[in-house]
Amino acid sequence: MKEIRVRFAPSPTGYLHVGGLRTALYNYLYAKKNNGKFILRIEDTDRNRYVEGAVENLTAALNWAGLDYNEGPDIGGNYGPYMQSQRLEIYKKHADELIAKGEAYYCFCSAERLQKLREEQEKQKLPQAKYDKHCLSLSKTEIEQNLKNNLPYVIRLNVKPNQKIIFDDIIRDRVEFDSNNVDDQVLIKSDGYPTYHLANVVDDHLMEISHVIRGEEWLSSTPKHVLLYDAFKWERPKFAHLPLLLNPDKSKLSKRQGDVAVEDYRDKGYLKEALINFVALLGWNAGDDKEFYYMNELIEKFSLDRVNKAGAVFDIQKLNWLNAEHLRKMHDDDILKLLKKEILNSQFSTLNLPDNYLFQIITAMKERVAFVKEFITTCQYFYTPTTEYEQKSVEKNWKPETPEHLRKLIDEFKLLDNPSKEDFEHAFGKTAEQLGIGKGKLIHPLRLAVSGQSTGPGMFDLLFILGKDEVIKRIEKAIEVLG
RNA sequence: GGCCCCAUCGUCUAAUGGUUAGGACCUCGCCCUUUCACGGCGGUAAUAGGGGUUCGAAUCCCCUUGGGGUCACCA
Repeated sequence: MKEIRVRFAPSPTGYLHVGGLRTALYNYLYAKKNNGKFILRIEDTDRNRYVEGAVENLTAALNWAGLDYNEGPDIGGNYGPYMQSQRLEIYKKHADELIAKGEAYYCFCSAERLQKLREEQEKQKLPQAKYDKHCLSLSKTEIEQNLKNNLPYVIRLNVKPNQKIIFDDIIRDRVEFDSNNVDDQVLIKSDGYPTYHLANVVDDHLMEISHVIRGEEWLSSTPKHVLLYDAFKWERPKFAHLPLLLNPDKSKLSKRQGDVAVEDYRDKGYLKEALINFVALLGWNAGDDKEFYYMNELIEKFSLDRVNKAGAVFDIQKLNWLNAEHLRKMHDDDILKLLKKEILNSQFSTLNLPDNYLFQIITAMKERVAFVKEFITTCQYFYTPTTEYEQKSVEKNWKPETPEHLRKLIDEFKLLDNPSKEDFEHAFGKTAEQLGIGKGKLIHPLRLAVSGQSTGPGMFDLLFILGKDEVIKRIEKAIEVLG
């Protein structure tokens, strides 16, 4: 059996689009599942779109997500180079070959003529603007003369009329086009660079790509590619056109309606495990009810014939849920590493808290957060003494007799020696009993005094983590401030 | 507008001729818990419409409607 070789072929726009991430992921999963190769190729054939550092951003994002490729611009491989801008001679040579075969031709038409042509066709209400094959009828000597005079030219695909163009798609089955609707696509631009259509076909063939797995936006230009494979007499790869990722309004996922770069999600604190899991489920499922996946499970379960046909709305709420799920199931050691990074980027960067203390925060808060940074933001009282007290809780829980009650509690706590969680609990229970009040009357003011908040981890976990001295200090402070 | 693709709860989806149309997110209610979460239980909510084919259609066919993609010397 032929080796499975798939590729992710983005243009270097400066960032990795989440739709691109999904496409890359499906390619990756398919390769891994079938012991194949996953290749990164950069489609940088548009000189006007050159973006500084774009390739580095792309590879960094792919690496972050864990989508390792077997061949690519930065790591090489046997089918390089993997930057299309470095393969110009290859495309030229193949374009010449097509010209020799009559499958392509030189076109010297100016932009002005093309513009005029388009306007005229529009005026005539023609269903579709198309090049009129004007230059196809140029004589050999005319062409040579033009070339000798250094007239700018492009090379166009010579599409024969009245042909059915049929190809099979793994996801959409059989798709059929009429060649009358296919324009004589430019293959080589006047700057000598190829267009996407030529470059991707030539490269996919030369790189022995077995499956072209890409977004549905390419479906309508696939006839051009098929025509090229046929013109070269090359075997066509298998095609799989993935459904699009959609905005909430069902249009193609775009920048205007929210974050679209995987870097954005990374920077917002989404776990790569969650993003991968989420994006994998946008257009694919294993046929069961499982929703929580790690990468290795995705590899094991993935198949192209269970990919959906219809577009999928990118639902941030479900992503958030998955992020929380992945965070909860993550090992504390791994959370610790991430948390330390977050602390370094926070107002507490100079704190230098011991691992042991951070582990306790993680344990206490794990069920209560969805993002790593929330181990800081939702419980700042673990990092700095409380100075502000939630107004609503003060009104509800801070009664005139509260300071007296808390003073009694301080006295009890003072008697404790290196107290455990249970010691705190006993002392607390004893105090409530001696005061002749319900525990609820005491527990809410205590939480307020110690954390400034009305919500948080279990009361005695909180006391234990903070420690006796700190707890007493904070209660005294609260009595002083709230009176 | 031409061409192409698509159509199950608000969203992601399962059910590939026979199910009370299932699950998840969201949302609501209850339980657990003297906080908040987690967790558990339950509720609301879908086969776009119309024709066929069939004993039987979410599922196959046709039409309509709706949505999307694409029509560059961008990818």
